[in-house]
Amino acid sequence: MLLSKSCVYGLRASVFLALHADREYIPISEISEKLKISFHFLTKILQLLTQKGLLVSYRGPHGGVALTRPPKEVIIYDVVNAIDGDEIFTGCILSLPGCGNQTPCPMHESWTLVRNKIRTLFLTTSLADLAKGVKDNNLRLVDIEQLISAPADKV
Amino acid sequence: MLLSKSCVYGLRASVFLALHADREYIPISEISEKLKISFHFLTKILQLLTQKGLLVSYRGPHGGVALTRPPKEVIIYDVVNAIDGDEIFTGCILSLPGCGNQTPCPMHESWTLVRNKIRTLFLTTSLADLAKGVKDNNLRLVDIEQLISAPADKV
DNA sequence: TTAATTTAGGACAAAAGAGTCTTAAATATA
DNA sequence: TATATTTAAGACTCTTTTGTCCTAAATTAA
Repeated sequence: MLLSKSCVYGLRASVFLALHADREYIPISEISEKLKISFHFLTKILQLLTQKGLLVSYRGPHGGVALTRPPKEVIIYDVVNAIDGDEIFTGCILSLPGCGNQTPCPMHESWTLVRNKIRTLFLTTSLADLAKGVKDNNLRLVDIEQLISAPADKV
Repeated sequence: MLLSKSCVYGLRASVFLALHADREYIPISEISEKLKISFHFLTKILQLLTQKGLLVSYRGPHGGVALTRPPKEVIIYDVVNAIDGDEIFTGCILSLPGCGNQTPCPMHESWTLVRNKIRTLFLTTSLADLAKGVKDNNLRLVDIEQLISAPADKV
């Protein structure tokens, strides 16, 4: 997988928070139920995003997590970078340490071009962009199977 | 990592075989020594490539492995597909099963564009292309650290 | 025929990723 | 104050990936 499962869950949850940016704090239990992600696992991931400053959290009744900044200002590059690091945006496709312009691997030049397309996409896509897709065109954040079994809960 | 370690090792070994396509069979021990890849691990990976038909193998003295087809005719898409499958060339970036034109995720459209750049790169790059880079421009297949410690063995 | 070389195949171990669970701390409210 | 709610933190388990090792089978050559 290009992105780890943790990263995918973190991204989906971030978009969910963007969809509910008007509300105060959202309990992780609600996110995990709506997105069908294990509560405890998601908790760990969102704790990481909180530590990295992307989310703020609040304990106790009416507590939960929320985006630190408005969804328009959060690029998905930051979410991915916080969870998976920047290897996919900067790394050598043959995983050769020290691959660069000085000592390139045989795919260095062509891969750099493609890699920059990936990087640009993540740098220019905000949580608001993805949330808009979900709202305007009914795009989905959960497994199609789960949509079929409970269409009313579509997120 | 975009590609698994197995896949990276399989690719590096395939380029090595392309570099020595004039010879008969190359023992896996030689590849593992030159590329500094664990012999036993590499053996398993190359067995897989043999099973998939990309390599032919021969047991006994003067045995080893060799490319089934000339390096010019082997695209690296096939090597990656044999080891890691086609998920990176076809999969949803949010790993949502059933993501497609009918039921897209919010990144479906933009990711498909970028993913096709990746796909095209791997479809249009042959082992001969990579081997040429290694030969003509002295590009490398091994870790820079190992090059420094043994520059004469550069591959 | 015997010995050496080499891949095939599978058991096994270590490390990393994914997922579960329990307890502690903070907070709100009755 | 007492209780319920919620995140924080860390131990723990399960699975997958990565890596090691051993034995069998095929082949060559002495």
